[in-house]
Amino acid sequence: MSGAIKSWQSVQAEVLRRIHSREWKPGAQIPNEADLAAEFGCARATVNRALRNLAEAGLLDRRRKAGTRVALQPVAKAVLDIPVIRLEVEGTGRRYGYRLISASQTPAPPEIAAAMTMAPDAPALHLIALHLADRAPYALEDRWINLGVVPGAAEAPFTEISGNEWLLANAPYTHGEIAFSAVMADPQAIAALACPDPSALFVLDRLTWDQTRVVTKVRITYAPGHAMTTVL
Amino acid sequence: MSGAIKSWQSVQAEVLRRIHSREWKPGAQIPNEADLAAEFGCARATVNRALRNLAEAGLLDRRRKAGTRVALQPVAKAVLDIPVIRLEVEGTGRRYGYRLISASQTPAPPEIAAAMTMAPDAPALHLIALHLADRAPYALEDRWINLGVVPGAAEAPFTEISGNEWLLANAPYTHGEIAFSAVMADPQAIAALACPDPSALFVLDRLTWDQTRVVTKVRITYAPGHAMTTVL
DNA sequence: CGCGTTATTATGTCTGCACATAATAAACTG
DNA sequence: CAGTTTATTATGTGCAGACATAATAACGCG
Repeated sequence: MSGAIKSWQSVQAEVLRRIHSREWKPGAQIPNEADLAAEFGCARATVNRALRNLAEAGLLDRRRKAGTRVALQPVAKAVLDIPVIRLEVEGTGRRYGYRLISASQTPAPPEIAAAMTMAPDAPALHLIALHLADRAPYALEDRWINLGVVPGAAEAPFTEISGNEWLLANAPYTHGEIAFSAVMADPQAIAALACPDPSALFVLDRLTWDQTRVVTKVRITYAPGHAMTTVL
Repeated sequence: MSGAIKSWQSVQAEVLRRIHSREWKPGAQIPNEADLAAEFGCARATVNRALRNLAEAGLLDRRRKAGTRVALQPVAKAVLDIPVIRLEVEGTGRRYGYRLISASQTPAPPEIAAAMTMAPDAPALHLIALHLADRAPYALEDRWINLGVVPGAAEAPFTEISGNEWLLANAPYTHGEIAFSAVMADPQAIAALACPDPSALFVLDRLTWDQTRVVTKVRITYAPGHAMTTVL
């Protein structure tokens, strides 16, 4: 015999093999945890760990009493890591640069205030900054910070550090929303990113909450050609 | 006392509370599992499950011997569910439509064959189809299928069913790559999606593998205004 | 026969214990 | 004192057993 199946990773690998080889077909019910544990010669908890992991990945459907079956339409779950832009740039071996374009403390215009669910005249900080990779424009950041939630931001050194990094270190948050889309480059983006006039740009919009209040709203507009990739 | 902390969910909730309240600051080391288990009055395995979960979510950094600390820059992990387009449309309450524009069995052009790591003269099936939502163009699908891997695709009824759904049911795969980006609409997209001439479109490129061979390569070009969203 | 009640079953989780493993700190040695 | 070896420590994992929970199947009764 080659190797016993005792670790949860090896159980997972064997189950995956049976799914990929269609030994267990989509929609089919697989043996229960106790039987698999007996077959593999390991504890039920070990099988449970493996199957739970695969269920979280969307490859199995599990229900109490009903048992475990191979997912019919494995919903592809693309897990995108969205790091701080500085790390994103440095991760590709390029040198990171940052330049604050403007910072102004004004009440947010109505549509921004509405999106951030704050009073129209509430104090807010508007930052526009450029991120560089090897001195070339990498992404344009347009950020609104809710000063009612993060008053300290008014005195933060945004000429030196990006809004994202300062907020991460200084403002707690509980959850957020992210949206990706494509837009035509507007004049400001064309100027800042030095891109040809009709350009399609990849943008990321993010809204960050602390409990029930919006901390910050940001739009990152990437230079032409940017792509977000992931494996699944 | 109100409630003991015995379930891994409640341990996780309490740890989350301490992180959000900054009782445990970013970068700070937190007590080890044994101590937390003693404090909460539960088993170490329970604490382990909670902390492991939070580490997977990117909120904690854990290293053997070094201990557990609150993540300094929690890498936001955006989990995007990429369903079958039909389900994506029907999920928004609209009626789904599908129209095959062209299907041709030809050797893939060099750049496509290279991307799919197949011989330049290997048989391939090229599908172009349009997905509709309430009769309006929703997304344009441009797909290459490797007939060496999925010979049955040559006879599949792609006038009725989309490549994605047929392949899901009939072709096994082990993993894939996904990339999102923004492109200027080309003449074909402008015609098919009925969009204004200079348009920025959101595109999804996907390469699907079975073990070491590429099953299919597809580009989905979404109609203007499309966004992918997620919470984190 | 229809319907509410009661087993039965598979997964979900907790416990206490043991040992494995990785990473660091301490001890040692030439 | 640099470099290597040896403890020490916190997390990672496995096991056996127990009970909890949800969902289904079987049963019983009017």
